[in-house]
Parts: sequence; structure tokens; C-alpha cells
Amino acid sequence: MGDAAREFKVNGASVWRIVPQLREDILSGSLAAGQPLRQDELAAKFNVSKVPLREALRQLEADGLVEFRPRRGAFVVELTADDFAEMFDIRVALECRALELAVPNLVEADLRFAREILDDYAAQEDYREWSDLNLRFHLALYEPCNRHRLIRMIRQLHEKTGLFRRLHITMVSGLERPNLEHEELLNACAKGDAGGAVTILRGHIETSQKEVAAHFRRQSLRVADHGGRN
Amino acid sequence: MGDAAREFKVNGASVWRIVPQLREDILSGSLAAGQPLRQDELAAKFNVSKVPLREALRQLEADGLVEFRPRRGAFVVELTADDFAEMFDIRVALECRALELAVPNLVEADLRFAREILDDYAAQEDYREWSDLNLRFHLALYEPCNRHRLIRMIRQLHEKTGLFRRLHITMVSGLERPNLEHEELLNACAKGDAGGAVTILRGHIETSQKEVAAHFRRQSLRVADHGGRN
DNA sequence: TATTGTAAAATCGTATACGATATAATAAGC
DNA sequence: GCTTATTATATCGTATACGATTTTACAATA
Repeated sequence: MGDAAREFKVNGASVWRIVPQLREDILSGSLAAGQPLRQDELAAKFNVSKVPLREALRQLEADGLVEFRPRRGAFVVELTADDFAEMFDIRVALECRALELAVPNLVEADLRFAREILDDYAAQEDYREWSDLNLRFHLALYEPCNRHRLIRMIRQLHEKTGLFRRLHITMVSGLERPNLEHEELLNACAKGDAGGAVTILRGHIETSQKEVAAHFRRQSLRVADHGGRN
Repeated sequence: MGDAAREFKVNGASVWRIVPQLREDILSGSLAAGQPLRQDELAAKFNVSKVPLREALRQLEADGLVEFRPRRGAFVVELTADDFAEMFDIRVALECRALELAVPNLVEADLRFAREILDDYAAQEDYREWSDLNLRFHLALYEPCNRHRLIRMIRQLHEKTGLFRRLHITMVSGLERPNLEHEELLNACAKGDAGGAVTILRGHIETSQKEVAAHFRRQSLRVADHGGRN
């Protein structure tokens, strides 16, 4: 950039603008697992220098989405089958706790809101929206627990396990099973049956866990069949 | 710095060196809650420029220990009574889950190791070591669950709730109560009684939660008495 | 052809430079 | 004397510069 063109934009806010975009690119799969994150390239894309870009990458590193390798730069993390299984384990712990705390606080409006999301779910044909609707339904039931940090952790874990959203649609033939479980869950909540709701939720998450594990098994088999390449 | 003195050190590793030191300074209270983190000053202290220092601060921001305010710079986070209560809630969920998964995997060596830490505990007179020994005892029982991420989250939460380690010693007259509970916990684990161990652990953490809440109440009363100053 | 060595290019990580903004210090008006 | 405007200073946030390191391209050798 020449001397005359050395224009300074308004100070601040760069990092906060970049982090959510990068996160979305990683979670959606635009930036694939294991891919190197070239700093000059990304900086140019976001129209900033490397300094704020690297700050953004460091935040995503602390989030567990990006990994810095010494003198090699930043990479999108590659998660193993065990990593995913563990994230579902943690989800069981946190989401059951949130639901347990939330059920006594649920009011009519909360239940209506959750019901609306479920109806949107059924009407939605674009499968790329399913993951988002799923998260919104779950959070609608958890948020009355009034624990901001707990909710934030749950959201982060959902997003990360949802890394599979593209794969999930090939895995799950349809929406029947999760939809059914969502209905049961909402019913238990409406009855104020915290124990029952938690049991349903636990099974719901553990089923997802098993599906992801099965996906990994199939994938590794296929890779082995093809001689370990790609 | 003059032209001749423009020495370049070995590339890399600055951020990784700075983050743990800054974290320790915050958790130990050397950097007090709410305090502004002057970038030039800290950069000089760590003998680096602002660029890697800011990257370190961004990581601690994602960790929840530091807060950036637009165009005001970075500050040590100030945690409210509710924040602390919530962190203990999350600890209940995560640590009970970890213990539940760990108990069936516990072998003789694990129990011996935990017992040693407990003995060190009793022998240790320097109260500043108590917090560290406490964490090590708990982790010794959790680690056989073989969940790296879960363990990492628990460690982080322990460190954060331990922000009170300086205050805790003024709060708790001695070590009798926690020590007694630790003994009970270890006994239940030795018997392979996962359910019993989890119950003891839950009570143990919830007692800490109540003590911290009480501390906050007393503190806010004292502040009110003194006219809200300091 | 496969392997090793070497030079060129790409990329990283950090120091410095500098405009933008916030805070403190000072002066002007009431 | 107290409040408001103004200047000075401190501090932030980011662009650029540049040495260090890694990666790639290519030649030399077996």
C-alpha cells in the first residue's frame, strides 16, 4: 500500500467482527478440518492486517476450534472419534443440569415458544436450518434456568458437535426419531416432570453420540478399504 | 531501541510463555479484579512488544479471565456473587460426571496416589499450598475417567473458583470440615461405591458454594456499613 | 528413477510506527 | 469556587517492516 493510500479506518472492533465469521466458516465446513489458515490470505479476505487476524485466531484457539503449531501457523482442529464422544458426555452433564434447574421455572410463554420452534422445525425443508432450529429448541427449554455461563458452554458444545451437521443429514434418514423425542421432552416439561424430562434428554443426547460414533466407524472402514488414502 | 540494538530473538513461543504467567498473576490476585491491564507496561515486563502480549490477553479473554472494553483496553474480570454460584453449579455437574465415570476404573495405584496427597495436605502448613493440593486430590480421583477435555474444563473451573483462595483462608477457620469430607470421599471410592462418592462430592462442592455466597453477603454488608466506599 | 543437497519463495512471529481515541491537566467562563 | 471548554498526554488498535523459519522448486548425484 502506497504512502498516499495509507488510510486508517476507525479504530477497534476488528477482532469482534472477525471471530464470529471465522467460527461460522469453521463450523459450517467452509474451512475444512486440518486445513492450514494462511494469515496473509485471511487478513486480505477480512480487509485487515495480520495483527487483529492473529488475535482472532488466538481466541478460536482458546475455544478449541483452531490449533497453533510452532512456526507452522494456525490450523483448523481435527477432532477424533473420542473427542466427539467426550463432547457428548459433557453435553449430557451440562444439559441435564440446565434442564433440571429450568423445569421448575418454566412458564406458559416458554412452552409456547418451544412449541413454535418445533412447528417451524416440521415446516422447514432446508436441512441446513435443522441444526440451528435444534439448538434453538434445546436452549428455549434450558434458558429459564437463569445461568448465563452454563448456557454459553452448552451453546459452544452444541456448535462443536454440530460440526457434523453436513454429515448428519447423510447419516440420519429423516427427522422422525429426533422429532419424536423432542415431542416427548416438551410434554414432560409441560407436566413439570423434571426427572422424566432429564431421562428423555439423556437418552436423546446419547443416541446422537452413538450415531456419530457409528459414522466414524463406517468412515474408518471405508478409508481402510480404499488403502488408507484420503 | 536503536538500529544496532535491533536484535531479533528466536521466533515463536512468546504467547505460550506469557499466557500461563498472566493467568497465575490473575488467579493469585497479583493482578486484582477490575484492574486495567496496561499493554505497554505488561509488554515491557515480559520483554516483548504489544503484539504477542495482546494475543495472550485475547486467549485469557476467551478463558473468561480478562475482558476487553472497546478502546479502553483489557481489564481483569470482576466476578459477581452470581458468577461464582454458577461456576460451582457447573462444577457439580462436571465433577460428579467425571467421578461417576472414574470410580469403576480406579485401581490400587490411583487410591494410593490420592491418599499420599491427602497426607501431604495434613502436613502442609503453608496455606497457599492448600488450594493446589485440593485440586490435585480431586483430579487424582477424576483422571481415571479418561476424558481429557472434561478434566481440562474441571481444572479451569477449579482455578477460577479458587480466585477466592486468599479470601477462603479468612473464611474457613481450619481444614477440619473439608479434610473430613475428603476422607469420606476417598473411602467411598475405595469401596467402589460410585453413587455414594458422587453424593459426598456433590455435598462437598455445594458447601463450598454456600461458603462463598456467605462471604459475598458479609462483604456487601460491610461495604454498606462503611457508606459504599472501598 | 530415487535421493540428497541447495537456492528461492512463501509464510510465520514480532518489533516498530503511527493515527484514533480516551483520559488528565489546564484554562476560560459564570 | 464550580462548571464547562480546550489543550496536552497517555493509551489503544492496527498497518507495515523485517528477520527467522519452513516449504517448495530444482539441480546434482548415485
